[in-house]
Amino acid sequence: MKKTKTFTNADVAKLLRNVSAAYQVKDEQANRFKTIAYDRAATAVENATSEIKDLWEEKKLNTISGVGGSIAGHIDELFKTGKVKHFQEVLSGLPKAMFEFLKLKGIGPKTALKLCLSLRIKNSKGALERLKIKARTGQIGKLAGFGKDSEKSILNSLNEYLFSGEKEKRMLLSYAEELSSEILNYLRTIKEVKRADPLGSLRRKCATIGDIDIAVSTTKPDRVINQFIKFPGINRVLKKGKRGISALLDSGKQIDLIAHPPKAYGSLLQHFTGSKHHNIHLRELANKKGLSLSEYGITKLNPERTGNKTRKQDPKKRIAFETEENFYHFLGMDWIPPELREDQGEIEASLKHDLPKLIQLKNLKGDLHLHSDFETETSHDLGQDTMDDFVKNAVKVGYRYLAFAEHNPSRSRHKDSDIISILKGKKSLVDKKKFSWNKSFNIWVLNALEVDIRPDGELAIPMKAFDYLDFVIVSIHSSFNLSREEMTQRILRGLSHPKAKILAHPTGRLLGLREGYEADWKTIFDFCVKKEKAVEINAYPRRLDLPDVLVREAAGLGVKIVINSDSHSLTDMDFIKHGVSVARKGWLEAKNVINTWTFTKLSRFLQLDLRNFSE
DNA sequence: GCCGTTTTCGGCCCGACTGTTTTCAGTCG
Repeated sequence: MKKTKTFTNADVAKLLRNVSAAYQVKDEQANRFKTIAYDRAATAVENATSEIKDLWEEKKLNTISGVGGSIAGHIDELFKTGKVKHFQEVLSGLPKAMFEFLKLKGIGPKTALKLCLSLRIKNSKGALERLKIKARTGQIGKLAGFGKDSEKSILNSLNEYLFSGEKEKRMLLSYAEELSSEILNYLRTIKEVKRADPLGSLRRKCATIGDIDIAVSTTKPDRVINQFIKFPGINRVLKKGKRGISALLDSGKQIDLIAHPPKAYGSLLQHFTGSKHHNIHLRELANKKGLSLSEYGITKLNPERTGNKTRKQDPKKRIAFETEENFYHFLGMDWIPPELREDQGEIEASLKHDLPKLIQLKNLKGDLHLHSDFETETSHDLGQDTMDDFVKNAVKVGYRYLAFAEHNPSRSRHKDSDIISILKGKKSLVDKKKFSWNKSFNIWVLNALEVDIRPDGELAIPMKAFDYLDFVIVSIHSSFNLSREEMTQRILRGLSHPKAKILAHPTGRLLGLREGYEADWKTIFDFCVKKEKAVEINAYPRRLDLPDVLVREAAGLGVKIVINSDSHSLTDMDFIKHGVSVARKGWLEAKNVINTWTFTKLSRFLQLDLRNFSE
């Protein structure tokens, strides 16, 4: 019996990327397009919304755009036998160390191979350490095609990689937004700056951000760049050009600034907002119409071709775009909200004028997951502010309802009767105040609870306790390492109580700290539709859970979503905007989200006992 | 090797920067 090794999406992507690199160094001209194809397939697998193993089992590998018959066949072989004969042939004759060197910034396939051959480093084990010794002893600078500067930059990349490890340290969206708004505010004080906007993954509201990219509209780029250098917190300048600058902050975060003339600012925004795949798709489409796109605008291509070279462009014929809207309109498309620009069907939808009308922050009428300082004697975190303060803050941001959902009392320290008495106490407090809150502020306050789903699927409060709650939120806070099947059953059982109406932070992921657990989401989502359960987008910056790709899948099946802040203090309530970003990335409209509904409609969904809301 | 709003054949994004080069290759976003 052969041992069965499972391959994650990341494993398969890495393999495909190595094959791409191998093709590139073996015979670049002959393999030019295979290189691109394998690289694209790698990215597609990396970004796939499903586990590649599941797709393989369901014989649906070809649903990934970029994976065709040939590569699908190779992946099939990989899962069946643990290796791919064709890949081994392509990789044969190349030193394994080459693929280690590819992990370094600034080193591509050609450079990696050259280093291996001229330094006689073959094996992958210890390759990076050996490279470091060669760099430190000045042996790289002497090689043909390398100099002192490239030796230094290789050493820098090595130190960066060996120090920080494989995982790139990415910022949370909330942190990146705060940092960028400081920089944007600073830039806007500069006289020559007409506009300044975030770019890249930050503008697309990805859950985590690598570098902070910023666009500036100006006719005097040199002056803006020189002023920008004075921004407090800049540690050193990485590179500087006529139209842009990259700098490292004291915190180690990198800022890339690009200055552009106002008359072409729209094309700049479009180009650097990306994503890379959105842009490639868009430009291929434009090429077919005889147009060429760039950050400077749109150029008409000359119809005649010159050999296999690309068609010549005449820069004088370039049309500049002051706004992004005009850029997209010129291509016969609707403007695409940045959050959607991931090449996941938004281009096709835009051409058909069929983009979703995305939910906005102002559509929210309430927050259903708040932790007040009411002492539930929980083993989890207690909130830090009073119910009164939460209500006042909710009124201030325009909410019409909210729900207090503190953690359940700890099971180990309480008997069933203790738990019931604590919840009785909470109910009587809310009951005492909710009518006066409603009269004074026109807001309804719901008495809920966030209840642990225990490993066997049982909820962590006695049955009798449900009588003292309007509804409950269920979630997982322990035993994350169950099998996919066990986890699925656990969640389904947890959700099956009639008062369990919301599944909170469904995957349990903590960005940068912990992967989400595996579960059969399709089965869970189907259950939620059938039994009218809502799935939460938890807006806490380190969670942003459900992730956007699953949000889109859930809503596509008809699941209702709720966007909650999971606030433990008043200031946390502001996090809700990040939840809205996730919803928008998941293509949600307001109607998909239950806390955009009126209280009447919401109360039907939550199956509230309306006798509790009339005096 | 992949793909289809002119296509199942004939294409495959675009430009900047760096470092090593005297005119360009490699890498990146």
